[in-house]
Amino acid sequence: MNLFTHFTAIVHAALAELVSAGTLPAGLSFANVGVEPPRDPAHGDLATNAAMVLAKPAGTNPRALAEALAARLRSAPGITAAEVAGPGFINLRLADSVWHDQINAMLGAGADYGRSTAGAGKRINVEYVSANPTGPMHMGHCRGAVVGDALAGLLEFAGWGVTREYYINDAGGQVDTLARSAHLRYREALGQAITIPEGLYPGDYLVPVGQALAADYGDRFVGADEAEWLVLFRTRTVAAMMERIRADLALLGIAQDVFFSEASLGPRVQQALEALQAKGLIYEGVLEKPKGEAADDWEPRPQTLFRSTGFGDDQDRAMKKSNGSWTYFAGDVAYHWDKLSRGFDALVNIFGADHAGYVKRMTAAVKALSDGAVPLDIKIVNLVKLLRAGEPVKMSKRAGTFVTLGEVVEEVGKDVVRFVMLTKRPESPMDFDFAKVVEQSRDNPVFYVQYAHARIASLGRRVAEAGIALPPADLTLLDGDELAVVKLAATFPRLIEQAAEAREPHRIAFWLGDLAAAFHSQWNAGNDDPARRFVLADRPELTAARLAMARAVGQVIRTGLAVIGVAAAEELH
RNA sequence: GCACCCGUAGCUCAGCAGGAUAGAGCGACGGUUUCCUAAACCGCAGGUCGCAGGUUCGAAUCCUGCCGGGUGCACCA
Repeated sequence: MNLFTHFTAIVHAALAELVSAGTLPAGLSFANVGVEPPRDPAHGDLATNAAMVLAKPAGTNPRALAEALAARLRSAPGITAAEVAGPGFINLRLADSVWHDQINAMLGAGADYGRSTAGAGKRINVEYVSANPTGPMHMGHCRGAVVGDALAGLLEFAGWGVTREYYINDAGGQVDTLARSAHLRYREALGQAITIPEGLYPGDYLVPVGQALAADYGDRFVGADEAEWLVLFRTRTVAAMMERIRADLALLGIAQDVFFSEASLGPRVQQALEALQAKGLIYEGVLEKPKGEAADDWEPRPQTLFRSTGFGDDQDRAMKKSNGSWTYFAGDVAYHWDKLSRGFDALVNIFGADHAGYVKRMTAAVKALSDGAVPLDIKIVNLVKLLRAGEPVKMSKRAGTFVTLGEVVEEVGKDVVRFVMLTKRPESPMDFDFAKVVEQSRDNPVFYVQYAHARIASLGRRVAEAGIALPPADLTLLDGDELAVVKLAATFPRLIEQAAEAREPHRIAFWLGDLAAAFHSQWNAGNDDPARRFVLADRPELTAARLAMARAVGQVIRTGLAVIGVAAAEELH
């Protein structure tokens, strides 16, 4: 139980007493009664909205109810003051001992401080990246990869059972194109001169694939009919691409649990269709002509359709093409049907902005298949614009000259990439400037947080070098400014639960910046007044207390970084 | 034409299941280094939260309608 749930329980108990005493009528719901830190710390340590929420249903006025509740709360353990303010807030001040206990909790729980059971062990599937296996990952995939992985880590920390998953689009025309492209490189490896026609993948990442195929099969497929080699080449090339993608993901510290092959769906596509059919959601029909452009060659054709409009979609969606073959969507429905069959309590997909139009039909499908029992939450991650000192980095996909994820990670480092990708709400477009993200200054949030942690780490070394023998920490020696940093750090468990609930890992990055700022501020107070420094050779008791505080804050920073998959630096260079 | 995302300080962005005077960085201006990392800190200035209604004790936040910017719109994956 964390600080906030603890005091929420105390408020609820006090309300129950008021009910017993007849001050409040029975049968009120306390569900919306919460405890949170007030925006302005001058108001106190915690505030509750109880009186404002309950006044109306209780048929009383907020101030009167607040006074009655505050009177009860004043005698609760850990509360030193309860004042009614504004429209009916009750501001609570907590005893210093509460914060001393928090320091001990941070140090005692270590990397588990803030870990929550909010997820209650429920199982959640987070699908992210799912880049087509037709080439190496580029920066467009990177943001989704980081956001998805950080979200998975966050949910895990919040008590969910998380499966990290990747959907491999290894069926359909594009992987045939890939196989043909590899066949060209195969011929090239055998000494033939090739030209790469429009429509095939020109990237030289297929060169080694062609060489491997040449080494394994010699020239037996050079002049052979496509039917003889297509499947083989496709399998080999997709495998090679996936190997590279996994290696790139590994550079980012990402290792997904399940790699689900579209080609392996097999009969499940038909089964998923039948599942929808059994619910009366499949029919043969003709879609309306699309209103946008690029529909010149449109003509009405009867198709097998899914009635997704019954679940919030704009139009019904084709499960089969007019020639009777499956659509990509049908495969995706089957894939999600498979996810449901694996017993997940919730699903999350991370989509790129170009798939935003796909959200409604997918949520509709999951709603239909699970009868609304399993929520599918689709997060849209917007584009990343690569810059170098303010100038856009030139990229041409056709020429195969895009910047790969591997190159970026190699240049600036895994931790920088991960943190920076979380310094903006995912649905907004982002600029990623190579020069700025490695800059060591205040406007680089990665550096700023790392710097705070490194400063804290330096304290231990400093004490050892000075040969100060530290007594056990007497935390009552800490002053109000020092406890203010602790108070902020103590909101970490609440942050975790709220960020997990909202599925928003970026909140952790922002919060860490705030915590780092609070710590830097405290640290620099020692510049104005040497007595406020952390390490004072002639005051071992005070040093011990301040060191305990700093270590506790350092632990929380480390844990917060770990949740989003970033390593904390012991020192900076 | 429809759908989704965005619109908050000069710039880049936060804003926590609606809550008390809307926050931070950069930039501008003014300070702080015989001192634990000044790679930092402090102060000051700057906002009709796109516009107009609605719900509410209370709206940047929820709803509706506009305006502006972006993206996507059969049987491609």
